[in-house]
Amino acid sequence: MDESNVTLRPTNSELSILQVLWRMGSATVREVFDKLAGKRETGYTTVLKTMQIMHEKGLLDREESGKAHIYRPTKAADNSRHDLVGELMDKAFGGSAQQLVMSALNSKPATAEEIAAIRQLLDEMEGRND
Amino acid sequence: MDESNVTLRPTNSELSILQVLWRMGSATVREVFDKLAGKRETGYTTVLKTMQIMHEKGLLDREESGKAHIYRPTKAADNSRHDLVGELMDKAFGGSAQQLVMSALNSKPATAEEIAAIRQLLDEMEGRND
DNA sequence: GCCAATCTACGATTTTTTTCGTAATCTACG
DNA sequence: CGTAGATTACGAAAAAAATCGTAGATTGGC
Repeated sequence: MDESNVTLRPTNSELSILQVLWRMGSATVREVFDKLAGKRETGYTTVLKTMQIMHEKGLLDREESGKAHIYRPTKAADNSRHDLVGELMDKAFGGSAQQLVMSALNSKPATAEEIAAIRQLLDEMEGRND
Repeated sequence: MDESNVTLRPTNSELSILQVLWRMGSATVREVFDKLAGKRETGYTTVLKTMQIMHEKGLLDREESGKAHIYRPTKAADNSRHDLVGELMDKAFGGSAQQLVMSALNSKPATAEEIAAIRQLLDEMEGRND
């Protein structure tokens, strides 16, 4: 089911790898593995294999210069996140941005600065009025 | 891995079933199947089996009164959604509620009313100041 | 140039999720 | 009652995701 997967949603372990790469920009398998070591508990070749698959899928670019290949996300973090949020919105919130946002804010209260930033975004949205 | 799964995250097909039950409150397999028929393309016994598993997992309660069992979600929609948002926040947004919220609002612009509701929530959060 | 250390490639296995066929059970109605 | 129609139970298979072992390649230092 779901043959035409445009977005090609990252699986969970792919997501944990992406998260590292989003932070670092680019990295070798070894580097990702080290960063991940604290969070997950998985073998080196597992991370390697997963990153190879992600490369095949088009989730990661890689540079085969030196001994160790250097990987980097194909899509900007923002784009992937955008897709993921959209998916969750559909799957769990019946497509309601409001519900999702309110649940998010309840899930982890934002700081005063964050609230200010969100307010500003809301202002802009109303300004655009689309 | 991940033996002690407190929350027992619903899988994707479980989520599609939950979504129906959240809307209807409670329903038989047949009813869920019918509602789902439009969205997904899956056999009756598949839905049945999945709902049985969800019951075993403790995601659904069931009432075995009449011929057809009546299922209902164990946890309120809000709670499940709360968990899912929290999970996405961790997995994809490095734990930042702000980032998630902003991405959500970009993903699908809210209406004026929705924006107002969100503003009000922000006000309350600042009022509480926690 | 050679070797130890490190890396990639590859295949295979395990685990999880999704799917469905078949048989047994139940119920309402005639 | 008896049975057609619908439901549940159960097992198993297919598909997807995650894991890892082993073999072969590469490289930097000696």
